[in-house]
Amino acid sequence: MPGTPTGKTTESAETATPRRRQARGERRVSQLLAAAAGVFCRTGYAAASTNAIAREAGVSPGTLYQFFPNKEAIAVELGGQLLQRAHETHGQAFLPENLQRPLPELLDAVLDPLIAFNCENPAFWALMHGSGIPGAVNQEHEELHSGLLTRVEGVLHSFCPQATPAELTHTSNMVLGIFKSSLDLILAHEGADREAYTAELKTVLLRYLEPMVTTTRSP
Amino acid sequence: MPGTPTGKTTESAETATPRRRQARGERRVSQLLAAAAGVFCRTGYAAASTNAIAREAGVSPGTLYQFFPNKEAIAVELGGQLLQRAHETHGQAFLPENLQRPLPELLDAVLDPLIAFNCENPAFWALMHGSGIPGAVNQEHEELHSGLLTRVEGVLHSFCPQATPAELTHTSNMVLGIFKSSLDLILAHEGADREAYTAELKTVLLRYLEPMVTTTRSP
Amino acid sequence: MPGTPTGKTTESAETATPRRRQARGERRVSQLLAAAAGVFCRTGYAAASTNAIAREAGVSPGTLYQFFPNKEAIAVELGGQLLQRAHETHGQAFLPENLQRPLPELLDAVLDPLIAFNCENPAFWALMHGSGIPGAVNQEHEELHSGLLTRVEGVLHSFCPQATPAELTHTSNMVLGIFKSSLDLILAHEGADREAYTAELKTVLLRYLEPMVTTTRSP
Amino acid sequence: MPGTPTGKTTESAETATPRRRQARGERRVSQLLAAAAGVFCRTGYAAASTNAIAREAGVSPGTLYQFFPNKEAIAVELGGQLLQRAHETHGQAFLPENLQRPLPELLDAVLDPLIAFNCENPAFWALMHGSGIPGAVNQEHEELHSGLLTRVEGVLHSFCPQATPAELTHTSNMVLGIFKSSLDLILAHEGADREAYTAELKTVLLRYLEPMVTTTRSP
DNA sequence: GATGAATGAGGATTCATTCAT
DNA sequence: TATGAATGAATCCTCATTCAT
Repeated sequence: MPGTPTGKTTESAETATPRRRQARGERRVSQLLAAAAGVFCRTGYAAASTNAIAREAGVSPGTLYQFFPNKEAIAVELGGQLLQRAHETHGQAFLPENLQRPLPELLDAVLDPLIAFNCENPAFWALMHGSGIPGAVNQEHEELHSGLLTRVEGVLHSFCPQATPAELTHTSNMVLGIFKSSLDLILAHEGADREAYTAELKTVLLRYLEPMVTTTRSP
Repeated sequence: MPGTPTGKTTESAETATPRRRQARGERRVSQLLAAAAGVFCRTGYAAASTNAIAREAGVSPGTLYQFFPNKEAIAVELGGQLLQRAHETHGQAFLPENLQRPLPELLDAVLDPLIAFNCENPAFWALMHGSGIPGAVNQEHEELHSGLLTRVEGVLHSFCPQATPAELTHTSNMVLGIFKSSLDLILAHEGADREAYTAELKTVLLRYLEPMVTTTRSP
Repeated sequence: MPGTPTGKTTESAETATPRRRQARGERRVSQLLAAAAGVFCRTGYAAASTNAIAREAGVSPGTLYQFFPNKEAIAVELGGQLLQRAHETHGQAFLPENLQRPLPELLDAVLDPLIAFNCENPAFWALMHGSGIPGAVNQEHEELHSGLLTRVEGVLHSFCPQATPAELTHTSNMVLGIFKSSLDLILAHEGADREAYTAELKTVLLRYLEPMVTTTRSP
Repeated sequence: MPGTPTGKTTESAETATPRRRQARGERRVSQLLAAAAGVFCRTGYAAASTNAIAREAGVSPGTLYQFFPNKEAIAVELGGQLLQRAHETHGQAFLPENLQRPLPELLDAVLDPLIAFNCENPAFWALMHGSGIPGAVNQEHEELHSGLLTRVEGVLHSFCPQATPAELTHTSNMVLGIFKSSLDLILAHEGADREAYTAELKTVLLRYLEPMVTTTRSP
């Protein structure tokens, strides 16, 4: 096949430069998302200004809008990336073998990576808090929340197969709420205090869930 | 009562007008706080504009600033008044006789009025959420929070006299966090769901606190 | 009536200041409208910026928005005021006695004040041109246009009672179109040229309308 | 034709690529102009963004600026091409034999193709409206306008050889203005209404011009 | 006290245009 | 040539706060 190499050469001439441009674009997107993460952490989503994000990223406002149509799109994309990174990094927490373990171990297996991830990616947390308006959650927050909720419901269902859907929803919401408020405390402290709040979180969940679970899973 | 008219007459020339002014001032403050409560509920603290509050109160922005130096002061005052009203309405929940009762009853005695109060005064709730900025709690939120925290610590201390201050703080923060996130769910639902979440909250707290408590208060 | 003066005094204490404030507000509105008229004339409605209007009025952007909710409202108000001023100044052009006169005199009686008004208030003209987008006329332009159209239809109807509504509409639209395009020429020139275009306009309309009219009004 | 291949071969080594480049360039220009026509029609000239034109053409903004120095140049070129196409398609309307015909026939001969052209090429119309700024016509509008004006003056001159240049200019401007405003109405309607406005336009022009003309041309 | 006009920096977003690749 | 990222001033509009009356 003598023609193939030539074709390859031709293509390279046309795609080498675009590829580098694309790379630059992706770098910018990462830059902007990182900047957004920082700003969201410091000020929360609602108070974060696109100009501030652009400034933090070292670019002009116009550049930001070349990659994101508006402020919410930044949050959505950032939330999505963080979620995906969470899955990749700590997705094994929800693997079936974990679900077979006794509750205390499962809590460790699930919560420790989740907490670690949030400590390393505090922007994730900032996004989950949303606008502060009680009723009106914005879209990305809603997506994040319902995504987590679904996962929790899944785990709970495997633990309490006899629970009604309504019960599952109630319990999942409670668990998620407890987790979120504890995470507030965990992220707001360091060192021993952080450890202590982590332990308390596990205690709360263990004592809350154990009665629902043990009867169901005596091997 | 012969003194009363005289006293009134005597002071009227010099203080009647000031007194009326003061009365009018207090009415204005109440007006403004009520308006602020409404606006905070509808839009959250961060998105509430002072102009909107003034408009809702039927006064001009300048008048608002005659009674409050800035937006946060409104929130602080409103939070304080709501807290005080909570004390007056449901303060007996923390009376000594309640503290002697077994934990389940105490949870009922404490939580039911608290929940009822929040259902009736959703502004209280809006204020507790603060600006949505995770770390940077603003003053009014902080005051409200630490006020509640102190009370919870007090109750816990009477239950677990042997707990260290650090343990008390940790547990109180957890309890408060659990309460707040549950209240989110409670306020976001109605009817049976609201009841269910209320029950869940009590369950969580009961199971969390019982092991710390019962051993201590056997007599 | 001894009480009346007192009452008057009391009232004056409360309303003298507000009255002056209100006067200031109205002055600002006039100022802003005048500024808007200038800017609209120079740049057209679409390209006129609210900041430019505020600057021309010597106030800050915020002040502008204290009196007008948005850019279009300025145009609507300005258009309305100009229209009203036109009615007051030259409204007698449409009086019945005018409608009885022969067509050439009627054209003079109607067009001369109309043209004079537009020469003195070129902003009126700028507003009528709208956004430049063929189909999408904006509201105020539409209102102005249909207002004028109705008047023209009225006059035409008194001249050609036998014309069908469709004919009236067509003719009125033509007349209005001819008037508008001629006014462009009139306003774009001065002195003798302006006179010439005014004469041409009358010629065009006279020759266009005469055949429709004379047969109907011989007595 | 033996020479043709030879010529082609000879020049191919040195000029084939440039020629192809040029051809590609012209294709690009056409692409861009077509896109501009579409955008101008939909949004008007002022509101048309160069980015939108580039996007519609399927190229990048940079490419657009490789062929046109700025937005106005696009309009100028588009107007020119449309004008030329108008000439090519309907240029025979201005041929000498038409000019000899009586006015009614001449109006038909001139206006019908002109109207048809504008119905088929609404971009032409969008361009003629310019920016909406009364006085400040921009270059392209001015060029289009003066081009048309010259033609109208030519025709009028052949009809009224005795008219002074000033008279010619005045009348031509009036005719053009009437034509433009009528075209607005024609393009804004369809079916019977469109026909009606077309007829009205001819009526207006006929009655306006006839008195100037008939005396001059009795063969 | 009360008013409401006034401020002006800052919010999100757009867009004609340029530049490095 | 072609790309698309980059710019930055300009857009409309908001809002906490102040000031003259």
